[in-house]
Amino acid sequence: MGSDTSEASKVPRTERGRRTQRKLLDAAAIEFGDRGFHDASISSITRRAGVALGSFYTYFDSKDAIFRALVLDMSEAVKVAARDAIDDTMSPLTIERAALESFLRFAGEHKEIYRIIDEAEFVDPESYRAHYETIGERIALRLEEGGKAGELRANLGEVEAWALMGMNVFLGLRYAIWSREGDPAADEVARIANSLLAKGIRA
Amino acid sequence: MGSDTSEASKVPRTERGRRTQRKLLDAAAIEFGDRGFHDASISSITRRAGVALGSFYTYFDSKDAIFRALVLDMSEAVKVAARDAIDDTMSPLTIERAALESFLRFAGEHKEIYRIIDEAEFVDPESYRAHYETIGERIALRLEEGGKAGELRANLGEVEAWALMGMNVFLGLRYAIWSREGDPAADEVARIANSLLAKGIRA
Amino acid sequence: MGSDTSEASKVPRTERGRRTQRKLLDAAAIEFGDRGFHDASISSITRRAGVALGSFYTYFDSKDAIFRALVLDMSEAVKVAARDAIDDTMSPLTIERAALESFLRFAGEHKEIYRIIDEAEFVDPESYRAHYETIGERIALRLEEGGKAGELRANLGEVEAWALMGMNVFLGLRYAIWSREGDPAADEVARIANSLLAKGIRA
Amino acid sequence: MGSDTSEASKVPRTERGRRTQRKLLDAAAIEFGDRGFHDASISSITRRAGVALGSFYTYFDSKDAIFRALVLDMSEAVKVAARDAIDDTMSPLTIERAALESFLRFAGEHKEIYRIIDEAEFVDPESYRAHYETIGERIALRLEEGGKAGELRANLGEVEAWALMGMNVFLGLRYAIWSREGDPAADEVARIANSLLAKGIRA
DNA sequence: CATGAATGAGAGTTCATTCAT
DNA sequence: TATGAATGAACTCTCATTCAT
Repeated sequence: MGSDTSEASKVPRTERGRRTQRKLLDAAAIEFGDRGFHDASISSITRRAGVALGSFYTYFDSKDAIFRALVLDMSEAVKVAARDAIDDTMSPLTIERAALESFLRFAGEHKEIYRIIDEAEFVDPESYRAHYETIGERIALRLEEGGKAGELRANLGEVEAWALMGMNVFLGLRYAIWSREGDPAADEVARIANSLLAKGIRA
Repeated sequence: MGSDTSEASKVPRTERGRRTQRKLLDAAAIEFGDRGFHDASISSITRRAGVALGSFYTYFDSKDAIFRALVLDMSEAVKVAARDAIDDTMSPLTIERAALESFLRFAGEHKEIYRIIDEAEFVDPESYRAHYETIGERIALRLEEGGKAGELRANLGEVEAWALMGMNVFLGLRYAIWSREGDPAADEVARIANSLLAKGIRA
Repeated sequence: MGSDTSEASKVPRTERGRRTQRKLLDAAAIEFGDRGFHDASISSITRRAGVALGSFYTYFDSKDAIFRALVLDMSEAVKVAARDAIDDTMSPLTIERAALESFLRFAGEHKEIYRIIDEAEFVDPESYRAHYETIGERIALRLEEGGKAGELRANLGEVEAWALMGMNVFLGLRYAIWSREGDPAADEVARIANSLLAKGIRA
Repeated sequence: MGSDTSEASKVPRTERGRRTQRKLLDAAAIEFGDRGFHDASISSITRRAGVALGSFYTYFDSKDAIFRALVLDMSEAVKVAARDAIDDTMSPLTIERAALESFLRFAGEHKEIYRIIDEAEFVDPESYRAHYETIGERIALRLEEGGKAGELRANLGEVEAWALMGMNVFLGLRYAIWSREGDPAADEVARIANSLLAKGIRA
């Protein structure tokens, strides 16, 4: 999925080792997604990965470490998906719409990610906070640029960035994770949200 | 704090029993807030409450049960705080501002609540989902009424409600839970968010 | 059921007390029969009896004590049933047949008794052993008398008595407790066993 | 002792594992024999076996599971001992005598087995019933064959089989488990019982 | 690098018994 | 005599981590 997990994991020296580490990471994504961090067990991860229990510690220092590696891996994947959906010629509002739509699609296809990143709040508060602060800053930057370009209001700042991020996250929760029969599709949700964002709700 | 915890707990038959149950609930709020659900322990809760370990099971069937009772208790408390901040003479937008401001103050004063309700996602997904769906519906209702009254756009629905809820939750996260030196105060955050809500971000 | 439980239980001073004690004993018979000694709980017994938990200790010193009282109570009941089935004019072999038949009927109607007396082996080995030794002696006595009367062989002793008791107990197990569709009735089983007893199995 | 415990236990993958599992089984036989199922504790079993508490769960799923494994193991052992005592050239009555004598000796040497199998009635009623039904069927078969061979009465069936089994079990209880100073030896008990079996007690 | 057995601290939970009312 | 809350020792079971092979 993502690529750089070096901070939280040990670096394999052989190709075979690299494959084993990847198998563990993939198995962990499923296990954590299915059962949550605390109910997940190392032995179940290694079972899913088809490797011996002891091998786990060849590649990760602890249960926390593989979780952290996974959060990094997935944060990266979300970021990449968002980047791919956006291009420089779009207007600021269009960018926000495209970003939300891509996020909704991504979350719908990888529901376990949502769960994992969200649980990070309790497992590894540092990385959880870092995750949202990074995103918040990126949004704030986009809003500022939009202001400079004259297409958005000029005084937008951190408050608006967090508000926008919260909107997106909760729309993901409602329409991607808890989706129901008859819900509007991702593009429709994104369109409505974008309209709220553009002109507010006042009559 | 709140009052009705009957579904998740056993009903004491004497006044003394009622006091003991209350002590356990209060101790649990602190324990869960401090260490999170999984790191919290029953024995630590009873120690904080000053009762014997076994007494816990006189009032709650399990660790899950007291957590559930607590979520109910606190959901109720948040609801009451919001209700008290609002009155019928307010305009729809003013209501939203007041609600957000009251939420920010409440969350700032009871940070542990945020943590507990949020962790419910992993401990008791049912009640977590129920919590947000209930709030989402209430907001949708307010938006609809505002539309009928002619002060808000007429076609607002569930998408806008969830977007608004997400805004509020994340502003609470950033400015009540993760507040920093130099941050704008609750009323200022509420004012800015309300402005975004009213007229959007377009120039 | 039986009557004298004085050795294992406290003596109530009032009529009301006597009724409460009886309720506890009856409830205990059901509880022990249903769940066995170790899975039975005092609180379940008091619940069945409709009295408060604490009242239990007004009438019995411990869980063991009520069990012992119950074994006495039931031993007595079995003895009485056997005595009623027999009369002095019967021949020794007829007596054995009548005793077995009455035991099979009794056990079929009070399956829980079998379970309770049998579990006594593990709960209160003393009384278990005493139970069977008493019965063994009584049988030995009957065999001896039959020998003196010239109707049975003259040299019958303890070995034959225990053999006969084992026969009876296992026929009770098989045809009263584990009875199946199509099994011979109590009188038929008693008839066959009596024939074995009378003339053996040799051709 | 016996050999096949596969249904109730996990299969070790190494020789070392096999040894540890055996140590646990042996320790459990002593512990259950000494204190009975409910008073036995896993920690005491592992202490006796000289392994860590947690290792228990590498080989058995629960306290019930090791008990079940043990009952299988011992049922098997009793069966083997009986088989070894018998040979095809014996007459039907001689076979019964030899079987009883071998059982008395076996029970005298492994008193804990009697206790364990008997307690199975309460711990694992299924296997208890299966144990006696299997033996009952085997005896019924032998009686039938003896009838065909013309040495026993022709109409012997299940009732006689259970009667015979009960005789043997109770003689084991009295003369192997509860043996006393001055009791007749195993061969003498078997001789007397065989005589009762052969020709009954009628004068 | 891989394997799987071994470890043991620590958790939740039960329940016989006591005690204050 | 009756009540039910309070007690705490004791239990089974889990699982992250270590280690010998």
